[in-house]
Amino acid sequence: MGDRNLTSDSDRPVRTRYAPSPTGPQHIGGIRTALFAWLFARRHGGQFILRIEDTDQKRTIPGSIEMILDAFDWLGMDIDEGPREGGAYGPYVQSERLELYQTWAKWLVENGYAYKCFATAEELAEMRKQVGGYDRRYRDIPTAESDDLEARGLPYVIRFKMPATGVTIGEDIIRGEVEFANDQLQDAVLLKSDGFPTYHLAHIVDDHYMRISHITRAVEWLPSFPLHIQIWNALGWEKPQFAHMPVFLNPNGKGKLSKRNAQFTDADGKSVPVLVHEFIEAGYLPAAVMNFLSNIGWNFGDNEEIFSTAQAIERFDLKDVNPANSAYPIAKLDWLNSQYIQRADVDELSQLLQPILEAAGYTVDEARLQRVVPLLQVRLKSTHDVVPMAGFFFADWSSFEAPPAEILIQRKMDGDGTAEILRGALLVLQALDSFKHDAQYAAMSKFAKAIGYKNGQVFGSLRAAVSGQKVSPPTFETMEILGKDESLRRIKLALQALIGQTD
RNA sequence: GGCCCCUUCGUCUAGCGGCCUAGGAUGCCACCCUUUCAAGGUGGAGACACGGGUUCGAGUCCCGUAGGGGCUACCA
Repeated sequence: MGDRNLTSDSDRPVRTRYAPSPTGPQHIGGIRTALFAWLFARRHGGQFILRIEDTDQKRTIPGSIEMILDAFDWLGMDIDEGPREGGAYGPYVQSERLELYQTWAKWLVENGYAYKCFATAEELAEMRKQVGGYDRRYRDIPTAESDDLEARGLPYVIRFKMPATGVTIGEDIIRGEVEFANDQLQDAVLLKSDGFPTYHLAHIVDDHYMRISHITRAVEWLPSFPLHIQIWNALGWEKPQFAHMPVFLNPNGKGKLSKRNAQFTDADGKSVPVLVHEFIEAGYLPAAVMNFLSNIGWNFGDNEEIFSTAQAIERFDLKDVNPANSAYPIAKLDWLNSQYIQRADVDELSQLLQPILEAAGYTVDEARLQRVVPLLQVRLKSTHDVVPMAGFFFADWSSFEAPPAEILIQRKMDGDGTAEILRGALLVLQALDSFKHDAQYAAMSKFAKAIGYKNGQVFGSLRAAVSGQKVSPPTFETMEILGKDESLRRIKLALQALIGQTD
């Protein structure tokens, strides 16, 4: 029986799916589960399907499908069949398939695998209190009685007749055989009194009709795995293979990561992104997020931490997924993101940064941005860091004001010394034929040595004078981009401000 | 409570009985480099939850305990 675990030798074409409920913004946990299904489909040249499970009308939130699609688009996970893409096995929204579920629910009743249950909500609540669950009181009533109750217009649900004895063994790709005692399970509701199916019925009907070869879903579905197996058996359909995915826990390892975590901050006071739009807003690159997500619960191997989605596709396999849940290692994403920014193409990064600068109120000269970006690449953790680091390049230069003395004057320096440096720098830089940063560096190093200051002291005052900031891209590169006239003008401004304050 | 799953450095992980004196990454610390901030380089501290077995040999297999997670809805 060793071949029961094989995931790639099945003769069925690989078709995986992500089947979220449209209940609002996309949670990163669901996306990770989807990612593994997607990687597996791509690895095997199969199809990845998006199906919307909107059988709970109360929880459905309008606009959710757009949010789901936006998340997939942003991450670059292409969908082969779905509500937007269409496909041969649609519709891909469950509320549009009600008749199908009703047909099969009826079939199960007629064939003795399910029955109508007329218990009221009050009765159910009482039973839960008394015996801990539904007592199967309608399971074996005569058909005539059931028909009579229905004829009298009493609302009912259809429940599955779970075998009362024996065990059900499920084969999970990630953890092998899992055995359940049948008497532990209740007669689950298959069709609700409003005519909508529950997940238990709907997903099986759909996965069958949509030819899904591998069902991937979060571990919280494992307890109902035996129920699903029994339903598949009752229906007599060929079962797909199953993989129950580990989930993310809170960064501290306590409790499952939930949407609510978005409201909280980690130990460093940084808010923890949990919803896909929060990753976008926080300035993470989609490639970094994909790398991050695929490196939890699975790994590329070769001690390689940084790899592309294409590389992951070449190696991914469901059976290599780690069965253990994991704390959400969000700190690693900051590092990965900075690595991706460092390696990014200047044009691409410029296009990403431009709207951020513009949103911050700057007018961006694209040519200038192209020159600034290389200076930024090793300095940005998030694309949003561009604003405090380099916004000054795109501000209105004519209204530039010299920074206050406390920024101009470096450690272990005083106003007079700083003024001396700025005066000297003015003369030295003015005399330069080339305003290239290396020429500036050479001249200013020589000057610093001549007047007996350290490079840091001299360059620091200049940095403050021309950028207005304590922290900035390298000073001489900055001046080169600002140009000689503007740089000298700013140094004069700083000098005036300093003298005005220190005299 | 019952049932199911999980358990290697703080965290993400490698390890599929001897290659492990347990490897990598991140985070942290130190040093180097250095015009700020970073980046980069070098080094350091840091783990097989516990107890029994099985075996010549166990991080790797089995059982138990503990801890963690989940399910126990006419939600998914």
